[in-house]
Amino acid sequence: MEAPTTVVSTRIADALREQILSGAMAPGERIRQEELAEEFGASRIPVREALRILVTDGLVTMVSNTGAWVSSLSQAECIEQYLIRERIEPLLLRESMPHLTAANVERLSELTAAMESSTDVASFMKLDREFHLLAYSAAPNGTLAEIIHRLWNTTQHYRRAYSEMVRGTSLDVTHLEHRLLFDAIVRGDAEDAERTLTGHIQRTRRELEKHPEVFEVEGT
Amino acid sequence: MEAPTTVVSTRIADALREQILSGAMAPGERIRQEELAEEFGASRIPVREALRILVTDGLVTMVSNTGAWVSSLSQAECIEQYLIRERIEPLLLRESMPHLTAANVERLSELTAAMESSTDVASFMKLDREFHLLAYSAAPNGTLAEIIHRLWNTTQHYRRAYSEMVRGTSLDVTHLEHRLLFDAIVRGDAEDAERTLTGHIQRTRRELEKHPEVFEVEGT
DNA sequence: TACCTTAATATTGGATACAAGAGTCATTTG
DNA sequence: CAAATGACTCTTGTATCCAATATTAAGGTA
Repeated sequence: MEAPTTVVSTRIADALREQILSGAMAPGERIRQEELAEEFGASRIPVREALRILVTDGLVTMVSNTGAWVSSLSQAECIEQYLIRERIEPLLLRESMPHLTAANVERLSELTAAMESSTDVASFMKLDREFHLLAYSAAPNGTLAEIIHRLWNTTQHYRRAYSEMVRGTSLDVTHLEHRLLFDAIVRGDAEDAERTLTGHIQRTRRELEKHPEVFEVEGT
Repeated sequence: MEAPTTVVSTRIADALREQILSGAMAPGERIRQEELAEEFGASRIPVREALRILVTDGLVTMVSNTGAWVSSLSQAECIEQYLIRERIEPLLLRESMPHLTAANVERLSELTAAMESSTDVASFMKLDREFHLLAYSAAPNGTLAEIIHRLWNTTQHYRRAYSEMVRGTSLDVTHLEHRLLFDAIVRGDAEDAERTLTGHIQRTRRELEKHPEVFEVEGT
């Protein structure tokens, strides 16, 4: 689906990004350049460039002369990022709504249904992510979209950890919020959509605040 | 004053950042790796790393197999960034205020005075930037601070272009807003500070909206 | 034993050299 | 004359090699 970039560093960055987002690489994990180089059959140069790309994405942290790690967040940092999202994500949604196509809305509808019947954490997360990002995708706001994508990326691991922790618990409230959000989008009611989304992010943040265990284990 | 990093790529990035922020390099300007390498007496490797660092800062745009340019914004993009700032900068200020030291406040006071008596654009911009960023600097919010610093950086050139365009025009309103902001900070009135800052950014945005000329000339 | 010093090792940073892709411009062809 | 083709040039991308820094382990000293 994606253009098979001829540029090795980009390919490595894409692969690594996927590994981090999927959970195959955990926050705090050390990344050794030579290991990666060997894994991808390349030299360390494109690996280093790939790492820099992922720094831009907020997924990797580099320290001079020391090394690179998969970025990790403390509970406070993660909460902080949710607070930021509360303030700006509704703005992006508002800007996106008028430009959503019928096909977009149809897909959003499918996604809400699919989320409700999804059973495992991995697929729920995939659907949830697609639902939200698709809802924002029609916005002409490039910078805002980038910032929000970054925030989704950096917090992804902790969303997953939380989801796995409360697995089995009912997601009724979440599903309801998604329904309400979807309805507001269909009606083109920006006010309501903004308010609902703010509440949705807020509630999720409060859930995370109740579960410091999610953030244990890892260093910086 | 700064630790004289032994890492060349960082030094190059710092120097380039300074050049871009000071206006010595204009948005849209092409950056050739070899030129820079020669200029800094280094090879292209650290230059490339420096460019990636500046991509993270939002100051440089790179395209595979094509090259790098000093990032430039259209009027719409710049306005967009101001809208983002309106939503999140007050948040950072609120988080910072309780942690500001007496020395910080003293410095803020000096800066408001200095701004009022500054004559040239360059020094006003320096003071204005220090005033704002210092006011936010005590916040424990790393991510938010980073985002806002990026936004200040990417919009800096256009602030300067605007300032130079309206040079001679009275800055009374701006100075008043700074005074009001400073007062709110001294009183520890977060509500008022947030409101005042929001208004300040908003008003600046509207000024930019009135002056599309500021954004002419450059491509992408 | 605890702590500091010092040497060995592992890992990152950078220079040189080469390969590959994109862009340019003259030439050819309809 | 316009458009397409091709070679040439410029610039970026990568591999290999070497240098510098950080980390670890070992040994010695209080």
